[in-house]
Amino acid sequence: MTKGEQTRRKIVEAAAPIFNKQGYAGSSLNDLMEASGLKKGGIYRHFSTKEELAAEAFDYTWESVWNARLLHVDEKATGIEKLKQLIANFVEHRSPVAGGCPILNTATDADDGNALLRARVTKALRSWLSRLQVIVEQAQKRGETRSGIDPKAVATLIVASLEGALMMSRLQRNDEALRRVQSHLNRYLEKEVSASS
Amino acid sequence: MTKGEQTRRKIVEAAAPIFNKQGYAGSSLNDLMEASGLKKGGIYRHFSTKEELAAEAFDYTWESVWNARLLHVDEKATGIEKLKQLIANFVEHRSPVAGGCPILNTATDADDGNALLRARVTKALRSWLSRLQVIVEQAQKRGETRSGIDPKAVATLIVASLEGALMMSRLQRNDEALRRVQSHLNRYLEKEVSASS
DNA sequence: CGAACCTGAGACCATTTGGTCTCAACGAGC
DNA sequence: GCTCGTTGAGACCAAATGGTCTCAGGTTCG
Repeated sequence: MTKGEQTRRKIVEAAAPIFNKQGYAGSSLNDLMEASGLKKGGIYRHFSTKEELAAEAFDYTWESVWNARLLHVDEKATGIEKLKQLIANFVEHRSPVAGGCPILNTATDADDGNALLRARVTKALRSWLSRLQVIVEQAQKRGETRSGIDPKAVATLIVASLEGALMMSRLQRNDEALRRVQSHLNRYLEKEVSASS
Repeated sequence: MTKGEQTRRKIVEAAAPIFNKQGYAGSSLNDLMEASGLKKGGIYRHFSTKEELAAEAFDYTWESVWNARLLHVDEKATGIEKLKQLIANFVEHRSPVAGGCPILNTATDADDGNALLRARVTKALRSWLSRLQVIVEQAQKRGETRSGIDPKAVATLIVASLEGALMMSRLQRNDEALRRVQSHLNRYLEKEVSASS
């Protein structure tokens, strides 16, 4: 990796938590300069606009979060257990990059403007949803689920309630909401989705 | 109402959708001037800082949204029906003020800074939660619910999944997520909360 | 009706914003 | 080790930022 590539990476890593915490408009070039230790000229050698850097920082944050959420998931045998692990990861390993879930943050930040950023979040949300959906579908094929289950609905439900709970927990500065939603989702998966009583 | 009070109100009404859509940092005095039809001097006669105006705009937005969510709720006889009506209102009468739910928006906007705004959202979230909780408690007293129901858990669950679904629906620009969550919540209320089978 | 007060435009301010360009020093490949 | 391309600081820029102050015209009251 050439020195330029290294620097570029360091800028993205430094910028990621700034954008994730403060949003696009709330993050100034000055904040970015301070965090990365570079001056404006240095940053602008690697990125042509603030927006481009923000987009790349989002991708970086999302990748980190994504990896954290997938920890130990493949080790689980059944689909239900995989889902429970994903939920537990969401609740416990909340922020490999400071500021909370980048989907939640960037979606509310960019849903009324900033097409570039919006496109990235949309894609990230799709992959998050589809991962869950595939797990349910595979469980279905293996006969682990009761009949009449809609994989997309299960995925939507999990993502919506986790994201909402995260918003509440971050605002209230405690994990009550996340905890309550986690145990509700676990019960739901066992009682309504799983085939075994 | 004196003329000054009228103007003040008009500024708040004009500022509300701006802040709700663009966030605090993303809304410039210029945007606010354009929306209200006043010049800077005019605005600053009524508010001493942008932050003060944002706080008041949040209160205004929250009040509008709150009223829209409560429509027809008191007409319902049972707690379960009241909750279903609240959910339906959330899904259908989404935005009396453009930009979506002010709790979602302002929480993600202010959770890592801006104490004044954060305090207002926290309060709003508390009242939203407690309203739901009280409905469940009253239903409990009237024997409408099955035993072992935790009113706070039910309230948290409803708020979390609705807010999360709203984020998704706004991002995806369709109401699929909201719809799915609505029907799941309705089934949950009937099957797990309501005493009648 | 008139005095006193209230209102809001407009000019002004320092600071910060995102972004450009030059050039000295540095790194990498031969 | 020398060359040539890469790198990043620093000075620079126009525009926009949040905020102040004055003063002419309007409003509200006795």
